[in-house]
Amino acid sequence: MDHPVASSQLTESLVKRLAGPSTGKAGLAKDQTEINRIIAEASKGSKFYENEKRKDKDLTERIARILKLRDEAIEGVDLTKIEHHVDKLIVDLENGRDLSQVIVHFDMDAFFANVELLHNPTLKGKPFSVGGGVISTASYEARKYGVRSGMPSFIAKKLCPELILLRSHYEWYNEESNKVFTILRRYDPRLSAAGCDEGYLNITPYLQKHNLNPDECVEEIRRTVHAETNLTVSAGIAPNMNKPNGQYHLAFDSKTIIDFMGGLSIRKVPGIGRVNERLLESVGVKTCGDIYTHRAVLYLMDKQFGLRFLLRTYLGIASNEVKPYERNERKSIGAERTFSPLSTTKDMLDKLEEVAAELEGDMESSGWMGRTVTLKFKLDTFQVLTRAKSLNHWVNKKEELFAVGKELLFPELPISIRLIGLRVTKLKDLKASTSEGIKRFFGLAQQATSGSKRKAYDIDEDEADNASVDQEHDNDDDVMPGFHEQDEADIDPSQHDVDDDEELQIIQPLAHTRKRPPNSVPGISMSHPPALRSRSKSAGPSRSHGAAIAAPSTTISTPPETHTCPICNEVLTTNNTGLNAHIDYCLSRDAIKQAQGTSTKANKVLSSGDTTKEYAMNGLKRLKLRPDAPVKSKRKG
DNA sequence: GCGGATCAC
DNA sequence: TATGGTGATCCGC
Repeated sequence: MDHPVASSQLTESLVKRLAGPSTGKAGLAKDQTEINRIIAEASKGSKFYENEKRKDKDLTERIARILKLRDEAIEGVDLTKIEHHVDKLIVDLENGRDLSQVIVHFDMDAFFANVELLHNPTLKGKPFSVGGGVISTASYEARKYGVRSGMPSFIAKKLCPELILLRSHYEWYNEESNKVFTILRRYDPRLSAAGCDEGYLNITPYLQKHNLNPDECVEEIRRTVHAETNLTVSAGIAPNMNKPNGQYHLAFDSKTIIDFMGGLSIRKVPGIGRVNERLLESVGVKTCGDIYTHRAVLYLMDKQFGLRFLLRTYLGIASNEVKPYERNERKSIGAERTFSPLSTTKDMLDKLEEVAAELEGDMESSGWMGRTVTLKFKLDTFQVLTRAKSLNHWVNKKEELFAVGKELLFPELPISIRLIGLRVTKLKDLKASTSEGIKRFFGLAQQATSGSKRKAYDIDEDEADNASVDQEHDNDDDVMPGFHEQDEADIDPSQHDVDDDEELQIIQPLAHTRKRPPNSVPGISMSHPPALRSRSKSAGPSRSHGAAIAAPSTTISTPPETHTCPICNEVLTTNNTGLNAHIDYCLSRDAIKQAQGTSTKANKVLSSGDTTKEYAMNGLKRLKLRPDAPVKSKRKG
């Protein structure tokens, strides 16, 4: 059935991709279907759109391969037995849950837009957006029309003719961002920034010192930020969300967290983007609760879907580690630029040289050199390609970067491109091993010496990731394809004041942490917290993530050993052995009930651990599965 | 090590 | 009137 696709027959996923849900909520000035229609109309026929269609088709084929693989995998297999085994894994993970740390995720509301408001109050109440050709942030009024971050301005204008398009003022955002982070550091000097308007705080020590509970503290933080900057911030404590004005609290217990997670769309989990959402959906997993339901299949397809990551997501367990970004974590540094399609060698070289000059400036000012240079270019068809070369020495000079770039570009020639960029990896830190390194060395030595620094972690497992979500607004996010910026939350003016938005999230605390977390926190993007890249670099508001928390155990150290049975949810005060005994009992009881026809979720026992790996960065394993069907379409020009 | 992909912000 | 930029990770070669 490979009939020409009627132009009107856009797949659901594609439409979603182009517009983003935000299902018709009351209060929207425009109906979502109307919004989708306008966007589809404006996109149709463009190269960008055609490229999206191509990708969508590839994904559909990939899904077909996955389903085939699944069918082969489950054939003749006793899924019940597998479920038992997985349940055992779940118990192990549950035992590792750490509810001792109170971690808060904060996110500035419509950051760029609100900073613009500070500079121009007359914009209040009007639909406006910040950004150039592509919108970084839209005011709440603009969002009512379907305007979203990541959306090209010309489409936004169609959705909202009165839209006021503002240019970005990064200096202003940087300044405000610094103010906010400075305030937040009073509550956790080691906070972890995730961009210029978002981050995580471990307020456990602060709470103890000031004898506050999480809600009081978060309220104080939000109040202080607003008082000192006139900007509003949303925060999530554990599974917290803010309803009317801020805080809603989710109890710090396993059952509550699991129940909460259960209703969340997996798309809300960091690391699960549009592609993984579709892949998981193809095997029946739409919500975090579905992970449990389909655990046997997910187990069999661990290679495609990282079972362990998903189980932790189901349980609502994530990393508990909150620490500042460290210089030595940097892996690459690069620069790229988009322009109207160019095809003459001279034009392209001019752009390449510009990019090389910019990169040299950045490398020099930040003190890095690297041994591998990667050229990136995007064809006028929007297809992105890269070509790399490793050298015997470290480079950071424009001339050399340019030379290597040329060398990589020439063989590709004749091409027509709309973007060109250079990235350097295999870095050498020019500022390391000097005073800074010495300091760090002594710092670590001191820590090690003071041994008891706080036992903090339990066993040492591996990994650390997190999952989080937003709740309440079902889907509001998603914008245009490639850009995802994120609207922090959907606004539903009919419900609350636009001022404090909603948002909420969770983060799952987890017990063991590893020394070096693969990347626990979503993305510690830019270097230091706030720092926006000076120029027209990027940034934009966020996606919701979670932060959250942990049990407020009064005693900071090791909380009494209480565990919640993953089967019956009963809270037990016992050690692992006792817990396992209880679970065995529980499982057998469950089996009986099941035999009697009682529907139950959990099943039985398990045996040992598993060797699932996880996606270091975001969690999900690559759901690849490519028998190899290279982009059939034109292979690079 | 390289190139393609996915993801976050 | 034509859809961003920076950085990271993972997979399969």
